[in-house]
Amino acid sequence: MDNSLTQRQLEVLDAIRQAIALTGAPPTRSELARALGVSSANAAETHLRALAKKGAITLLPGAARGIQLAATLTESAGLPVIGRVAAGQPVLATGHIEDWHRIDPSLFHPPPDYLLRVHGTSMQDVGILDGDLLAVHATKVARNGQIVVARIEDEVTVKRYFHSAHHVILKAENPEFQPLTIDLRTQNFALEGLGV
Amino acid sequence: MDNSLTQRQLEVLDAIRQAIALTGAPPTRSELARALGVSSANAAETHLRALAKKGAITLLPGAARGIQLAATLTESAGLPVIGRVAAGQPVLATGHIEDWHRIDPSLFHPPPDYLLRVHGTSMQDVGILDGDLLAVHATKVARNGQIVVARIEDEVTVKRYFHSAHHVILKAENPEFQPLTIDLRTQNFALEGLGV
DNA sequence: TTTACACCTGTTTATATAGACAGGTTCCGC
DNA sequence: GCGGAACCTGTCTATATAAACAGGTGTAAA
Repeated sequence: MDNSLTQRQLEVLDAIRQAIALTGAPPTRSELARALGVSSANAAETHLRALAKKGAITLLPGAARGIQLAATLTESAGLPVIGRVAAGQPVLATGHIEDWHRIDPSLFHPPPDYLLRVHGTSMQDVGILDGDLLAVHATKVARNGQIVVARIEDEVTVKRYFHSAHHVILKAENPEFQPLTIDLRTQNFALEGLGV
Repeated sequence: MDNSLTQRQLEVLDAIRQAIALTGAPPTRSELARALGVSSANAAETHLRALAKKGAITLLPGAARGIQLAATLTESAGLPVIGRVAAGQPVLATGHIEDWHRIDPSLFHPPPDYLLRVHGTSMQDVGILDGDLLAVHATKVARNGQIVVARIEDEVTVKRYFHSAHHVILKAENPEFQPLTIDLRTQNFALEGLGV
């Protein structure tokens, strides 16, 4: 299928984006027509069908304002901000969600799954200060030297990660903090994610 | 006014956010009721009125899906990405907009107005590489040492800014580039914005 | 007890809106 | 000149939806 859009169709797409940015919701046919400077809502309807046919948008039949921008343009839905994590609970339990931030995941690699509010100054030498938000990619594996979100017993911390056969060493990025050594045979340790 | 929300009202807010993240549009009363697990759309309506009264949302009367989250929760509308700027045209001319990215403006200070795609390696020593996006706060004033987006004659560049009585010096952050000296009396110079 | 409030189930009505049809203009390639 | 594509003006109708009304339950404070 030929996905190239005409000049006018690009203007239509832009008008839809502007409407979403302005009101928080996609426009109706008449709103869109007004934004485009035409007097008939049907002109907008025709444009929408053309755009849907080319895959630039998706139309939800029978729903008011049922216009969705194609995935590549809109996927930056938003990430939850996690505050303090209570002991013994999974990080992503809904109760911990403090807020939502719209971040473009493509700015990071690998893509983050949530934002963790960091408490304490143990990582300040790599620019992670008390109260900062750290973008975290949820994973159970990490390589030596990476910055990880780890759970020791019931506590969640952010540190630089090193492992050997039966031990894990977590180093802070602040000379005031001692490296932490965990014996995997006696202590409960789990990786929650990777700082990105 | 007392703006504290009840537990149930927080759930309602969250359901609205989820609906927006999922479909791109705020929910209707019935959709919201279904999401909340209640059978009457009027229950949703009552919640919306209560939330609107407390300032958490704004209701647009007579508009389908006319629910807007309060400014503090939603203002991250999105910023245009500016590509190459053609000679003699303002930076924000619509023709230059390559894309849109949803960035939370509160991550930067001062708040950025647009994202500029940087070409060339002249600022690589401060982490601005070829093809990177630079968040720009549109302004006409800058202090010595700040990173600015400047226009010399008809060309737009990113450099570190120093000025004296009649001259402006633009320094690159790469030893391979020479500082640029502009005589304000003979050359056309304008500040476009500040890198943030 | 009374009052207020948060929360719910229903029903009804006016209107906002999607979606379809008929027809017109301009431009471009054949 | 012909056909088609992109674009527009109108009008009509079924339905999705906002918005209001009547009434119920439980809880907490006065």
